[in-house]
Amino acid sequence: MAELPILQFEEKIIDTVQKNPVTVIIGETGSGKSTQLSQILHRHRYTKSGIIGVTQPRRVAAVSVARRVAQELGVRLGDEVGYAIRFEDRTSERTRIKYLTDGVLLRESLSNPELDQYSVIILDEAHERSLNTDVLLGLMKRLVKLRTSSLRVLITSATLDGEKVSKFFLDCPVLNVPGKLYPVEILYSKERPTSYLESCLRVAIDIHIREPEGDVLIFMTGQDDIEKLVAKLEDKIRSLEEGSCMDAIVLPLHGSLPPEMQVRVFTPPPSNCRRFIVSTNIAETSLTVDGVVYVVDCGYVKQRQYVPSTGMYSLDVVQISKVQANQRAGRAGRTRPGKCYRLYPSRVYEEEFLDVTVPEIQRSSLTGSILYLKSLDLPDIDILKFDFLDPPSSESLEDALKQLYLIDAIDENGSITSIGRTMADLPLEPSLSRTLMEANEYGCLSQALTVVAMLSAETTLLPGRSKGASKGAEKKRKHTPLELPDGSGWGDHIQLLQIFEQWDQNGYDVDWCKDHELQVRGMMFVKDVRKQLCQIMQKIAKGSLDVRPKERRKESRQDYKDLRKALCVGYAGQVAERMIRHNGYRTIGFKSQLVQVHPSSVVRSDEEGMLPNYVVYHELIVTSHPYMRNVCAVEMPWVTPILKKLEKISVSKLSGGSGHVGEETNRKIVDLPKKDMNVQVPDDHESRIQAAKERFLARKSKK
DNA sequence: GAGCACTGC
Repeated sequence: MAELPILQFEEKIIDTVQKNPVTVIIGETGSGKSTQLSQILHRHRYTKSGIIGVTQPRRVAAVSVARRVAQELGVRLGDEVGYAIRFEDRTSERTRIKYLTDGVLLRESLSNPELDQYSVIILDEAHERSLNTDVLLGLMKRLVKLRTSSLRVLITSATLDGEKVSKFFLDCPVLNVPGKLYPVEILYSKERPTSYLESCLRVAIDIHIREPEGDVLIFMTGQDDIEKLVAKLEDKIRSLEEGSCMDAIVLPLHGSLPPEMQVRVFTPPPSNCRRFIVSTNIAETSLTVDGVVYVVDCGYVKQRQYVPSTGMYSLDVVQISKVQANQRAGRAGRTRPGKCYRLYPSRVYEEEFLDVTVPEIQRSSLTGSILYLKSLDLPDIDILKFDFLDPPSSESLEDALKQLYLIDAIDENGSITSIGRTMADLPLEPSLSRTLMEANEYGCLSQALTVVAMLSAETTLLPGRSKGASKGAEKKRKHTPLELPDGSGWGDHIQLLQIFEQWDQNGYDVDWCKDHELQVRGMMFVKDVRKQLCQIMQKIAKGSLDVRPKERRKESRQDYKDLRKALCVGYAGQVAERMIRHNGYRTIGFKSQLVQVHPSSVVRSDEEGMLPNYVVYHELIVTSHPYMRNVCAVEMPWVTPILKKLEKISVSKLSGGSGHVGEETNRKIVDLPKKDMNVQVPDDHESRIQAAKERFLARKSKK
């Protein structure tokens, strides 16, 4: 094995770690930090007093790095070296080096807040700034204070971010470890292209004609553009041939491609053939393609962001950060010197690009993270003042508090309730945890378990929703897919339930999935999630909760009333009311929004063409319009208590904190120029109630 | 009649 750069720094690293509770390691790609840091510390007896835990943002990384380290140490995976990811714990009593996803470490700290089995915790790839890593960074800062001499924390990061992380940890030392990348020549465009699709095409063809062999990796923003560019490239290359240049294959690469299409990038091309891989940012970190010598970087990425003031998500094309641009360029220098063509001027890179990607914590709903932190019961920490590396906005924090209050996870003073504690034990969004608990009360837990498990895999499940397989496969398909259940008109959650139930009745048959154009892997995942949730519910129960895994309904005609009622409780912050005269909706909550049911929904309109008066929705996503995705019909009497609760809510009380540090907290919150939230109960609510009654009576008399 | 980048418990 060739000497990894990091090994030359072994003494320096050990010396620094011995003297400092926290150390930041700047390790470029190929430095060997992921596999070597743990082994270096192991050699210096840091595994005598506890386990070395290394977190990774992705499951595959945790598994593959653990496998490598076990191999290098000549031990069996699961013995001295192991890993833990969701559904899979390959560790034993003997395990001293443990690779795990940051999500798993967070779960562990729920039952053991001091994490005292660990002597060292290494947060790897911290520069990616995943939501979980950011929460962990805050927890580590507190933990090193509590366990002054018994815990060592190492954080690996990127060049542009190191100083900031160091400052966060009270100016802890920063060590630079060079990488083993070959030089990559950066070539900038003179100006920004008017059409980056055309520009990509031109550059790619240029490389093909002028440059020696080596694959080309092109970064685009999304599936649509990728498909267009792939088609154009293929056309152009076909028109070029005549032996003027070598053969070429063009491969698309993005998340909604079926796995068998994704792995095509791992088969090396035939000789004298150049590959063009047109990819989303999946090839930036998640997948490493060998053989790439040229990178074309459009400078953009598609990013999902949450707007707390409206509760809506939007998916926007935004400029990448310098860290991302460098990461992309680095993909060209893995096997030999490469070139990176940036389709923007150097001035744009220098002046417009942010140093680091906006961390996820500033782009997501914080409901889950805040509930998690509240459930830790940290006596010395007030959640609203929790020390984040990049604190989220107070607006976002307040939004999370309101949402949690509406689903009974915290009380009006902001303290966690017993319901909230139970919810935090479930690896789900709070709305779904709450649904499960309520469903248990109504005796429809089994159905609810299925629905929430299906929702957690939903994007990789249904045909049409992920159009990956549809377009090309459409023509080739021999028989039309069998019909899926339609939710009986009640909406998408019910459809998801019915789909799983049918699969269950067909003995979890793989061919059944294929016949219905459902992704087998996705359905298997659902089964796993459901099983895991079942087990957790059983554990939580201890007699107090009623877990009945397989209750069967006697009546053949079902209105799923209990289940829909449970969903209404869980989605209390995500209710919408239909307009009187048309099928548009208005969200009920802090800030009313005009929205529509997503066209992919199976929720049905009545004989007069009207959709249900009230629905709950899983999320609001802004594309061409604001849409509610995954809706379920609910009934007015279930909504009324939510409206009452909304009227009572007071944000300054909710922010009051846990009581331990109440006064100080209150002062801080009151200082901020904000008023109690602006609750908008629809002004025509009363008349709507009347109208609904009339419609109900009218329908009854028809029958 | 619209369209979802990527992760994770």
